[in-house]
Amino acid sequence: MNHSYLRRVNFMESQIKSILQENSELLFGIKIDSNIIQFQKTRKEVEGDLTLVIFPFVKALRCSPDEAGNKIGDFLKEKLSFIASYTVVSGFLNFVISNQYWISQLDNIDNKADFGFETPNSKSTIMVEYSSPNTNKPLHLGHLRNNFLGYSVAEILKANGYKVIKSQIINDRGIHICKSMLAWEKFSPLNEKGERETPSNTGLKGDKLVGKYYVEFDKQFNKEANSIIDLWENGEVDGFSDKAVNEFIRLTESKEGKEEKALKGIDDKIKDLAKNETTLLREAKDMLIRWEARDPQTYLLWTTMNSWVYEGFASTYKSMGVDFDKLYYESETFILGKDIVFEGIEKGVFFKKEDGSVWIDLTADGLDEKILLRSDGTTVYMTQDVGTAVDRINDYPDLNGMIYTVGNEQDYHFKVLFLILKKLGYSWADHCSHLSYGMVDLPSGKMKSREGTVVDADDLMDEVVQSAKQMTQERGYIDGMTELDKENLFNLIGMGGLKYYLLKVDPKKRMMFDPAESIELNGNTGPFIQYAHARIKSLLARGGDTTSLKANDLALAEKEVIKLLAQYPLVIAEAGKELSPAVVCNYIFELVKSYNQFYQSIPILIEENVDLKNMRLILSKNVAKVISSSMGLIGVKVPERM
RNA sequence: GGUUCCGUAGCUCAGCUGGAUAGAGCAGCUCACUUCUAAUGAGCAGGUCUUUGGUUCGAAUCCAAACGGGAUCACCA
Repeated sequence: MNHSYLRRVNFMESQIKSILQENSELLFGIKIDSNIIQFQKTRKEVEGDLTLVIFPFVKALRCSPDEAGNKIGDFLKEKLSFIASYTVVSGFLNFVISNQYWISQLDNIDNKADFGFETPNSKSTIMVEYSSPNTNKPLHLGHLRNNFLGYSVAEILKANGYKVIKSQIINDRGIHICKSMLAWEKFSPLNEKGERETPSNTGLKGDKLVGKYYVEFDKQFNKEANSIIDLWENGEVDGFSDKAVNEFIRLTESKEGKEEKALKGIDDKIKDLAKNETTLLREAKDMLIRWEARDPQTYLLWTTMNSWVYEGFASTYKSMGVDFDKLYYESETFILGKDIVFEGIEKGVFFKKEDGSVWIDLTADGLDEKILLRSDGTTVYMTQDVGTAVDRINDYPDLNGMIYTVGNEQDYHFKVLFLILKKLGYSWADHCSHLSYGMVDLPSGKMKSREGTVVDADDLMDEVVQSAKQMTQERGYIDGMTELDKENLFNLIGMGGLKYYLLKVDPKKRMMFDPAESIELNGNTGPFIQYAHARIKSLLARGGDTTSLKANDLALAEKEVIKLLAQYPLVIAEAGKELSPAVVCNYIFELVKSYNQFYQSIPILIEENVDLKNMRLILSKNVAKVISSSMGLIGVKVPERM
């Protein structure tokens, strides 16, 4: 167990460090460099609470590790009251910290309601962007990781004292939206009243309905492209652009003698060629141009279909338990992006090609040329992101950081975005960062929306809550609860399990999502932790005094729990620095395991010594407090009973 | 191919400012509920930390190369 937060400097370490430095000439005859003072957690098998590594001193002191250890140990024991004793074992100086010190730590923790948190809003303002969905597809498993991660990072930063603005940029425009709109117009069946499908006449959730037509577009699109390829292969090339046909002929000829893998690449290029020649794509592009020109009919269709999607998303966000302080819509920021591009051309940051498209040359920075405006004048993703960023700074001039929670497949995009912002002369570009997270894999392989192997967010959430319901009814202590309380409990357990499952892995790593394991309730899971909390609450409800801390003796298991509790502020700091809820998850798990060992081996209510009993109750109470607080940081609530 | 991320137990993951015998959970095998919630705890078994070199008193951790995997390199978002 060597988590970095356990090695972050705490009170004891900083005391020892400064005393050693102050007295280094006296002790060692020379001035010592502070970085040779290295601490680590004491190994389980060795007695002690804190270990100083002696090896670095040996070189400077020119004596044996044991000699050096004893010399330093004697000196520190004399100077510092919290050191009860020490041992030197093969180059490691292990300090035993007095029980009195640990009990006073527990007392400190007990006296702070918001233990571990910095003063709210005592630091600068940071915007955390997350979720940021497309309005043409329902949310899926990948979005769950994104939302839970973004929400949690925002909470962690708040706990670190930052003022946080949770935001999302809604990708409500672009060619992809036109695809859904077009498909709905062309392919939706009419009901007996002559209406096309709507959420109200089909009972479908709005985002699901729109998503259905996005898929339908893709299906028809591919069909048309394939039939064009068939035509080309039969030499029927009338009505197609010469450029495409010539390229097709060239590609077809180049297939001669190629390997299977190369052949597939060529076929893909041919497919792209054919797709560009489809009437469907042409119609979609026309629609985008009409949309940018604010054509009333197109706009009405767009607002109607978007409102369906927002209604659907709102219900999904509610289930997820996430929220936002400020929404941005690309349909509103892309114009600003366009203006900035024009300004950039004048500044010489961007340049125009003969066909009218606008680019930036980043080859000098080791990147590529990147497009910012298409030759038809419409904007691309990058243009919109530039506009959105500037818009945010206009809204919040004191913003001292923008965190973009977006998957790691966009690492390159954000590298380019931040560089462009910098080249445009925005000094705040240095405070932008990409919270990049890995893809979520399924045991069956990668999720692909076109192949229908996506795990839908709503379905998954329903499933985990159902599973929690079943388990809780089987083994829970829910007699006498109202139906509403029961529903809340099932929801809390199911969602807690899901959130914890997705957040316990280091965000930047690709992770495996095993549906069976995600509803598992034993081991390193959310419900395991929630259970510990419920058990403590039940214990406390049975009475006992939790106000007077008089004990002066500690068992090993008790001391271990206090040690972990004392680490909580460092954990919050570490998680904030790393933007990693996983740091919090790992900590909670350690804490709960440690508490369970204590709970299982030491009697509490049955204890006859009142001082001991009270101390154990206070210890338990504060474990529950930290569980509740830390689970809150990952967006998980904890129950009183379960 | 260029860039970039990753490779730790059968599986999923911790550990990485270099430090003692590399840790959990799951799965497998043993135990412990007339005691405070057993959704628990105790234990057994399971490892050439991908490989090779380098730096160092000391490397899972730092450096280099190789091998294996992912992402990305669009007038898509």
